[in-house]
Amino acid sequence: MVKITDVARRAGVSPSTVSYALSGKRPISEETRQRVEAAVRELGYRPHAGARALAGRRSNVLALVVPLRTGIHVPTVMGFAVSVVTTARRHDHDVLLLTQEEGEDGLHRVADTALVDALIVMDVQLDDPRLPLLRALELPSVLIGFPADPSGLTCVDLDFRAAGEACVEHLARLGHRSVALVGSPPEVYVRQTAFAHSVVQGFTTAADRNGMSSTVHPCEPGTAHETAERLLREQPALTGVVVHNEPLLEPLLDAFEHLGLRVPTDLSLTAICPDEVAESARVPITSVAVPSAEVGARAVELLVRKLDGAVVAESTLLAPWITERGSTGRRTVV
Amino acid sequence: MVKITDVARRAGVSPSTVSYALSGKRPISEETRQRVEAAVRELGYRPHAGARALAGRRSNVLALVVPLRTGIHVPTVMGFAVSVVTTARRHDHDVLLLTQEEGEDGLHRVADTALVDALIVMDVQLDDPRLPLLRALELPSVLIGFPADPSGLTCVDLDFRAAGEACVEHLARLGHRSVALVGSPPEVYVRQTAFAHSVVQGFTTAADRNGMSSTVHPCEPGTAHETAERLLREQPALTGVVVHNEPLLEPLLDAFEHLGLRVPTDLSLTAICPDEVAESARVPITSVAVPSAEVGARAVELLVRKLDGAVVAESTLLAPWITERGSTGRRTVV
DNA sequence: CTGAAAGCGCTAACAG
DNA sequence: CTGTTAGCGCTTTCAG
Repeated sequence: MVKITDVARRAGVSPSTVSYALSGKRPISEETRQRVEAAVRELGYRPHAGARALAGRRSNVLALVVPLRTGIHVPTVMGFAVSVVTTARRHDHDVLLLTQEEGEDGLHRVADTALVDALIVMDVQLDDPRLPLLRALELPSVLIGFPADPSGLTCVDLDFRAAGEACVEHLARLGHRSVALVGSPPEVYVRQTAFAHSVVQGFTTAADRNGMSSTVHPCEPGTAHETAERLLREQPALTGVVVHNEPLLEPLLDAFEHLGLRVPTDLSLTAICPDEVAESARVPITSVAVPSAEVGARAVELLVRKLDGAVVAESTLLAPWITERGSTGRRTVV
Repeated sequence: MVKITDVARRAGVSPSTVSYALSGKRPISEETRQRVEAAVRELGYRPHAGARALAGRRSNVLALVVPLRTGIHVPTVMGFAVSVVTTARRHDHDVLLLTQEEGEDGLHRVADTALVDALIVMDVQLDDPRLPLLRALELPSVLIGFPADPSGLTCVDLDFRAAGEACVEHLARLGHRSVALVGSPPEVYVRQTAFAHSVVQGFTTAADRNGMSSTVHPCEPGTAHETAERLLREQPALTGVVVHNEPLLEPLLDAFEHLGLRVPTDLSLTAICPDEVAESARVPITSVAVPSAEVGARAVELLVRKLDGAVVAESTLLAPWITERGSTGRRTVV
């Protein structure tokens, strides 16, 4: 293994000069830097991560806690994770993967052992049991999603409330008067997942504001047909549907058409989902994007700034962006 | 921060005794161990990861390289990753997440900096550019999937060749004489992904052996309808289909029924996919399971044994297991 | 069975 | 602008 003293000897300088030349933490003459860099290159020097963490009190590793629960859309989680890793690398950090399952102990462990410098926590619940710990820990952290009380924390997410509203407003502008929300599976609401609640709130608020009749339906996967039937039975005047449930999107489209309703002629469909999902549906879906890549990047950037000692906003809500595709149209009065 | 000297003082022993009491690397009197353990508990001591890595020349971290390419089934990758993390934790290791994108440089970096002790590499191609590096590196590694030449490496995976055969044999036993394979998207074959090739081989071999007529069709996502039509056009006697393409499974089922073919009455459908996918389809699918959880666990266990200095098998092929569900039946001679 | 002491490789005062 | 030096917290000889 080539170490810093090897580089120092080769460049004809002291180890600290090598260290400083590489970190840039103090001015180095152009000529010396050249020599150091050449030595580094020639020897293929890479600082030992453990030694660096010990002496520098920084591991340059972030922990990412991913959810394992049912009812969450796996590709979205994965897209998020990839964006976190990619962005972290751009800031010279690596990412340690933790599962939700490890719970608070896991957070404690990686924090106390100084394995990581900071934490990113996904799938936050309104009353998340990890919040006290996150507030108490000396490590900076960023949450993806908003708990009921975000004070003293740093949270980032799509503004799901506004996303729910945006879908309804879009339908309202098209003349629809009766709308339904097909939501995440019931367990997601039961465990108080923050974003699911926000969507319902936004949806309901906007519907009320526009004097529309509205209903909300948490839905299990695989229940597209029953759901479609139930919606039409309970709400015969229904012409607008907002889907916040990725796996159900296509099946629902099929189910409605099976029941004789054409999209968008008879029924307008909007979704809150990743763009790829909306684009690749049989009928491209007008949707508010769930921008996992951007959320992931933001989370890392906030964390890096906190590590640099900066004070960052407690909450970062990304404004929803609706893209019109083929699934929504003017209400045709029959 | 509480350190080993604090624990030592509290327990009235030397630091080295604390270290040994915790690692079990040399005999400690029952009484001393008790005192050390009590002190550890009372002070909430956790060894500093960096210091431990530096002195012990082991970081207790494994790197997991996940694929980002198109054409791979994201939930499968995620299931695999989760299983790796879970198993690694059971062996007192953590997992660092790397993306394929980082390529060989990434592997070099985490290896040279001693950030990780070992590597797990997914999505191996027949002629994977990372193989020379993996063979040369002093770090142990395990590949998920088999390259063309696995010598000098440790590889684990479902025996996809046997899986392809198992599907065909199952159809053969049911009297089918004309079968088709709906495979992964073309790009997966183009970049020589090992498992995709193995399935084709097994499929073809078994079909030939049984004197069946057979065709192979790499398929893009979203092309279920065209694919179904093409299959029937090119192979009018077709009664058995093997699907090795998760996202296309349900749509294909729909497409065939749209074309007037009932499953399994007119057409038998088998798949190679995770059990959850096969179970949750509208018609539960007879399938060979892609056991990502087991593959992940095996990979970690092999790696841990290699880290312990054991010599392990170069290849671990998990035998396919076919589960009969509702999608296959006897060929009905018309 | 236990302790003392020498590092592991790097960073960051401190001193010039 | 650069070098010397004292640790960072732990593991592991070497001694007893």
